Amino acid sequence: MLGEFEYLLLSATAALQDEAYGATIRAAIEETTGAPCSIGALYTTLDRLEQKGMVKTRMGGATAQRGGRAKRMVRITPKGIEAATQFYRVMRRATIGLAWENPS
Amino acid sequence: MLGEFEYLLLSATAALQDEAYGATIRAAIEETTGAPCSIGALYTTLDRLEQKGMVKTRMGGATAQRGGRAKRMVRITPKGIEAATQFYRVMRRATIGLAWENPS
DNA sequence: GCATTAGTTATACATTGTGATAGTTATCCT
DNA sequence: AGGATAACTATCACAATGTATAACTAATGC
Repeated sequence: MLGEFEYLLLSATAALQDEAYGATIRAAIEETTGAPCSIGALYTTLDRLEQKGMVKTRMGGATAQRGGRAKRMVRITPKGIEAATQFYRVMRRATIGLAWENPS
Repeated sequence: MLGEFEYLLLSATAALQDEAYGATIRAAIEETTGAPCSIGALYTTLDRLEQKGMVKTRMGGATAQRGGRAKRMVRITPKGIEAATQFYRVMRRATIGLAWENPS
């Protein structure tokens, strides 16, 4: 099954659509968790997800701005969507009826 | 942070209240995930959660029935509730606005 | 050319997930 | 009584995931 950080990465990627790459994904994760996310952790997990066929990445062109190194753009695959859906469904189901089901 | 299996264990424990011990927790997890859950995995995870102070366990008396070995009863602690709440809140938040937010 | 900036890659280690196997304590049956 | 069976708990080894540090690359700006 998916891990929890893998899920965060997948969902951030899906939310960012065409703007998903290292830095933006990292920012998105930090915003939803409220905790710092190390960039190294992110890329290793990205590699693993790609190996499992849950995301596809391609190098974009270098942009004409200071530090404009080529970005590695990320896109979620159908398989990734499937896995994320399944993961969320299970978490949701596990929580039905519990005290923390409806957080403030 | 919590792992995903740890979360399943915590939520099953909370749901089962006074009837939470190895076998019942296992059955509950298998029901919500739809997948088999090995009993060894369960006890190791239980030990780790106890070390972290998220559950408390105590041995119950042996019951007078076939195979009536003493059960290790499990109860979630306030710290465990706190961690589970936090975990679910983050997962929920990560999912807002995505395609799989409202599964059928 | 050298400092600076935005970005990626490599690597090592810690934590969690998971199955196989063994051990304990009871009843059932002959 | 004593072996078969049943309902549990415990241990261990290994795989998969999580996470931080540090190094590398390619652009701009002075």
